[in-house]
Amino acid sequence: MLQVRERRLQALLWQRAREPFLGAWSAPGGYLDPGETLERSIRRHLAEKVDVRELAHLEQLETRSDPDRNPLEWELATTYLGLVPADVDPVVPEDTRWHPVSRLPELAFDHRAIVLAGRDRLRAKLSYTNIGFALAPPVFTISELRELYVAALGHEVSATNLQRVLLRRGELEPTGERREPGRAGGRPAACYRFRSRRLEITDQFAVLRPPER
Amino acid sequence: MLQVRERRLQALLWQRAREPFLGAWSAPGGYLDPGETLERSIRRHLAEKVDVRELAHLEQLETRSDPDRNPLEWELATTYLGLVPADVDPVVPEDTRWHPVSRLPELAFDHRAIVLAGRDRLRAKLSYTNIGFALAPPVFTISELRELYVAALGHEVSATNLQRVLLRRGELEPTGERREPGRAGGRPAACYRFRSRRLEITDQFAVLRPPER
DNA sequence: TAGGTTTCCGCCTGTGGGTCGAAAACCTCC
DNA sequence: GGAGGTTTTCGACCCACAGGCGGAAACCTA
Repeated sequence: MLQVRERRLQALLWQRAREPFLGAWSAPGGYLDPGETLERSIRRHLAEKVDVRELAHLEQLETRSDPDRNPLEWELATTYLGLVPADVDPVVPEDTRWHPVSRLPELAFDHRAIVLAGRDRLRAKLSYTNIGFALAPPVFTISELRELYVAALGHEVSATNLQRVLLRRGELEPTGERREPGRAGGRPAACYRFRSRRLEITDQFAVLRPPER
Repeated sequence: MLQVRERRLQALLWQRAREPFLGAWSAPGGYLDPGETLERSIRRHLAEKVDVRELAHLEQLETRSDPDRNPLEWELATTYLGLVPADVDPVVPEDTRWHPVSRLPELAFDHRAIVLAGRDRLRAKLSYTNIGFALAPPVFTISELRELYVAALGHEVSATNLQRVLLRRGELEPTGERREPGRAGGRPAACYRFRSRRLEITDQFAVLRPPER
């Protein structure tokens, strides 16, 4: 479960209350109930930590089956990537906290690899899908969106290019509103929103694309 | 398990010998043994059908958990995409046969969706990885490679662009050999091979890429 | 040698992202 | 009410690269 907080990409972690890895930080999750869907299960376990209605996007990553991943017993884990928009601040229990992905503590099991895999999936999809909607509030300025992209991608992003690329793709549409300038003044920024808040793929990336017509 | 055969992308299917879906075509697979890795399990089950040394690539797709996917009992399935180069013709048992993905028979369970998901993953990765190596024989001409891409992608591909794109990316290297022209004559074609036979990702597709330094 | 076939290669073009700088629109302070 | 500072926006230019085309190259048969 990832969110951009304080200009950094952060992961929601909680401290284990049982062996193995008692006291170690770990990603939220839990066991599957009989007859239950994987997505339903992950939502159920997340609901113990946060209000799942604040989850803007949830997608399956991969199923990990290394027999050594749990030192006590053989178990499989199907991992998911969840994204929370930057404008909400979910209430979380005492044992749960956000950690910058760039500075993770020691994590239980293979959870470090899992969190990093989630970050990488997010970074890749920012390039060829509209997944930014899951990081962004409903309405935002280009500068604000740029900050989110910088935090998630880990490198600078040109506001000019970001605006042009997302507009050309049709991902963004202006709301017509303007944002009041801050203390220092400056031109008031135009507000935008994502046209769709469901995952859509930009097909433009098909190199060797079919001949026109 | 997919292969380009007779200029078409085909899937290896076998006829079920048990209920449910007795007699229906289905993708190869089977149950996981305790303590076993998923990849090891899929290789073990594939080995019952073909020589797994002929498998050039194997990657996990997704884990499906819809409780209705099996009418008899609740079970999960982790699906894989396997690719066989076009130059081998594995010996297969009596109940097993290749079927064009574009004309699949009725399939057991959700196997139709699984096969199509594999095809889609392959198509996507042909654009931004060197996954073509898993479809192609060790040495080939550009025309031969073009046929494989056409079969897998389902649309025309320009040989000029294919050659230029793959050479520029460094995926391909010339072997120096030439292919004897056929009956009708024609200029002898240069032979190429993939520089690497392991999956590598072309990073060029990172839109909003980091600024050049 | 003429005509056919297949492959190869260079040229041109269009698209779209990277970069830069100037204009626009606001502020505060003198 | 200017001057100067700040932030956003927009246009202009560049360049890399894929798509498309046509001709040259290299082979065949008749």
